[in-house]
Amino acid sequence: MSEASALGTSRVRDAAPLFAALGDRTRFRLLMRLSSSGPRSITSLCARSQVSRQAITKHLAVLAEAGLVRSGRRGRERMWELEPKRLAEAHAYLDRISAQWDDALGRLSAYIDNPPPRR
Amino acid sequence: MSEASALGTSRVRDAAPLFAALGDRTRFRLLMRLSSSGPRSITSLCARSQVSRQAITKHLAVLAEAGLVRSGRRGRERMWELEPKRLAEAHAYLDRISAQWDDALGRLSAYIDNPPPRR
DNA sequence: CTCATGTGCAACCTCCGGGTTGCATATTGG
DNA sequence: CCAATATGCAACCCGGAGGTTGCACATGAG
Repeated sequence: MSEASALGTSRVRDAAPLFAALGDRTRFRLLMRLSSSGPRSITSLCARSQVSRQAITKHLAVLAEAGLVRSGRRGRERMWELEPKRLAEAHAYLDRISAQWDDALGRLSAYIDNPPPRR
Repeated sequence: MSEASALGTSRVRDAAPLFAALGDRTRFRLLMRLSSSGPRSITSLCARSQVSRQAITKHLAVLAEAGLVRSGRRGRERMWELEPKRLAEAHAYLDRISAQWDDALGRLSAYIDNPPPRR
């Protein structure tokens, strides 16, 4: 059974915060940098960033809260890395919506462009 | 060529607003209701909702702005329906990140749990 | 040991997102 | 035609998100 089908309706509560974490420009760029360059420290991530280090720190905290990244200490540095599982869950949420919609369309078939007569 | 690979790096700008639209509890529930029941009118969507009709209207506007839904007039009603293409794009963004991460890990292999000696 | 580097913490500011209320406007059933 | 239904629009409120600055604290290089 895929992870997608393992997402119960009750877990929909978790979806919004997850996507909200993805829904910020700065955070999304952080994820992109992290995913393309592998684990990095905060200062390393700040390198060419427009915002301050504290801002980056806060965003990383948000991403961590959403389960999208995790961190570990290495000496005086803190290394951050992606958490692919959570991404997969986001994936599953989208799949669920798509599937439901396809199902609904199967029952109703094009509506706006081809309105059925009102009863 | 899949839609995923058609997403250029420049389009990353569009990703954040898209996920931001998904990242609100009320909006996400709206999408769920829409996707599972097919096209509906605003008042229909307000039925068992906790928030006011205007709130719903605003949320639908946000979703429309993000390209996730579209609407059409039918008499005095306005019917709203899902826009699966945009969902697929969100999908693609997530895929891109996952793929990049896998690639990066392929180069570096587990870091935090198995730190390489510092140079 | 000592200093430079890498983070953590906290206070503070501003702006906008999510909600509400009130009123105006269009359509349609009869 | 007329009232009830379905939306649209605008003003207003409030709390929290995103950002900054300033300072404290830990740790590794030399």
